[in-house]
Amino acid sequence: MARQALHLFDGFQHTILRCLNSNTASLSQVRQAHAHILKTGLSNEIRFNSKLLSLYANHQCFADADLVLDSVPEPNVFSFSTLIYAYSKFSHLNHALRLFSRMLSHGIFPDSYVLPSAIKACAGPSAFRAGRQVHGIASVSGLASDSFVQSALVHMYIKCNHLTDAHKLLDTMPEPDVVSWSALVSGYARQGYVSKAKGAFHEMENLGIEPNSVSWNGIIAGFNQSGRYSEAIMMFQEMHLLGFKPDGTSISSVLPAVGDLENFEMGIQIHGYVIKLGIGMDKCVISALIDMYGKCACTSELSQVFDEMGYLDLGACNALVAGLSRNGLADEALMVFRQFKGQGMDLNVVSWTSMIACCSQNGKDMEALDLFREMQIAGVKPNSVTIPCLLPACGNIAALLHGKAAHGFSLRRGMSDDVYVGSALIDMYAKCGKIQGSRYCFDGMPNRNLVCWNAIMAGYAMHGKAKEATEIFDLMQSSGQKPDFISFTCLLSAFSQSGLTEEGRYYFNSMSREHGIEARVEHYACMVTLLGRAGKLDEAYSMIKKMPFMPDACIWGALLSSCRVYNNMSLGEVAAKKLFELEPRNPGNYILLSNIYASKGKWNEADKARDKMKKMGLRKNPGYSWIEVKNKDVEEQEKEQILCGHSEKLAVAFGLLNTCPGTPLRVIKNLRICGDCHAVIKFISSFEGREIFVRDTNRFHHFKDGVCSCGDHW
DNA sequence: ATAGGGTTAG
Repeated sequence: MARQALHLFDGFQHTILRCLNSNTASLSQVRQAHAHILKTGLSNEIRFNSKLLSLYANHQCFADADLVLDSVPEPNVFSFSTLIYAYSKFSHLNHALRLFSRMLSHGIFPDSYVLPSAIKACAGPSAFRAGRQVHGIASVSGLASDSFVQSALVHMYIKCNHLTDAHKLLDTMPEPDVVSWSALVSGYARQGYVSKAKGAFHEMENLGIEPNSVSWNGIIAGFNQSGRYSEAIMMFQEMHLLGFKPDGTSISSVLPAVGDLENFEMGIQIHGYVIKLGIGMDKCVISALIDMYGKCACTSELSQVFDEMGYLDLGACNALVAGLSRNGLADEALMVFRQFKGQGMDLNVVSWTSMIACCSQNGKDMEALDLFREMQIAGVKPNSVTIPCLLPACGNIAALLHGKAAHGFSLRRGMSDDVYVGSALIDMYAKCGKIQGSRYCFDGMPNRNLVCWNAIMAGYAMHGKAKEATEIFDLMQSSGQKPDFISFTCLLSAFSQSGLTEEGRYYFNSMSREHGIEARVEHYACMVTLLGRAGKLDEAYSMIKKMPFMPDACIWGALLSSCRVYNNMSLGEVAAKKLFELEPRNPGNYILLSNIYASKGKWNEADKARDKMKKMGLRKNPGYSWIEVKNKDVEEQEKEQILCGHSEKLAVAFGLLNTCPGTPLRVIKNLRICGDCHAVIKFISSFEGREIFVRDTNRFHHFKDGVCSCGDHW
């Protein structure tokens, strides 16, 4: 009996040792082994403890690992190094550093094994001071010339964006290696210093070091980073020509460039190559393929790649959602997202963010707000990409409270200095009618890029504040930021809102003369609106005729709207004729023309235009506006019939009457303000000196004392 | 036991 027990015990011990020596031990096996070691008194032996440490660390059970370390009577550098390595491997950088300093305070000297791990823990801009300190410790310990330590230091300087220091260090290295040089190449490349990356690449070659695939991939990534997609593809081809076999990384580095250039032919070729190379199961390659097909608008290939995958990978799922969303398939994207969630997938911040972006870009604003809440309930923390994806949804439906909540969130989480967050906040406040809020955000930004400047100008344009928009434009240039074509679109539309014809003309001409920016169709559309609103309809028309390209529906639409404001029948007919060809299914065009006729008392022609619309099946019961009908020489009863079907927007307008009279501001989402609404709201604003803001898609009407800022006469 | 590269959200 005793012999049997002993035999069993021996067997058990054997298992324990085997478990300790394998790296695949499950967590419960490790815990059993741990219990056994404690029971048998082996826990004082450093080799068992170290093994336990590394097993717990590899399972990321750091609390257990810490306990083991605490129980070691005389920990050596090996005990610490195991845990420090694991902490930096799993990105618990602060813990790794804390442990390193604890080791030093135990009087344990670092060796060339623990230093690289400690240095790796400093590989991030925020830990650069600590990195310098560890570098100092390495020098004091006489280990600064160790090749592993030097490689780690090079890597640390690169990750801290101190590329020059890294380069200097590499130049002094007695045994430079391909790994460190490749790291420098891709370090330069990721920062967009493509020529420096190429320089380092050649320097490496001159040192007699053969570049490997990592070096090549670094260069490709660099071109992508700086938006130089064709060059990225050229490097890929050159690599191929020189006999380097591209690996999964090369493929996933080059595919985004192929997608951004929408080069479908090349995408197909690379897909074939992937299959030939036998790397079609690499999850990054699959994600990159899905993304590429999505960018090339090949939705069937996209789903095919996903379906053939045979297993669920989060990156691929996210790429699928993004691909569907990019191609306007918002409902499908939502469906697969819900499916993934139902299947218990561990959706990450990218998954949620891309779904929110999909909703806010496809008119599902309420859904976007719901998803934001849902993601937080699911325990996923929104980041500085999530906020700029969410904010447009708040702006679209003028959900100021939600927008403010997101603003507060970004302040608390320290992401308000991000240029994307800032630009999105500026846009959100402007769309919610709070242009002062936009300006407040703008003024508080520590760094601004072109998008920020354009966002605040677009805000002022939306609010018809041309003076402020011009001030920003001047400020922008004196701060050294060059305007682009969007800056001019914002500026010109601000002038057209304010009727500043001369200023508009001046800036339109200065665009190509002083800034080297050729006028695009949207600039001409702004000019046509500008001239049209000012009543200079013939000039607007001659501008259209002088345009260096075919005028599109926006141009003719701008002219027709102006013709309606001034009831210019002959030009209105010209514009309408073009529009009926360009966009036959836009009911607004028929109504505008019909109203021009009605204003001239030509009720026959007016009815004809409306019949044409009805025949297209566009509106069942289009009524006339009260502005026209009130002057028609018919019985009151018939007037009522003519007006029938034109009540929806009026109801909204009259709804304003039911709001509390003290309320100074109302914002109605995306209401196309027709003449009747305009007249009614103007009338309401004359009571009690009320101020009313209404957003008409992308411009505001500011009503006060019976006058509207837009100057239209209704 | 120590060192490098890729995909997906603005």
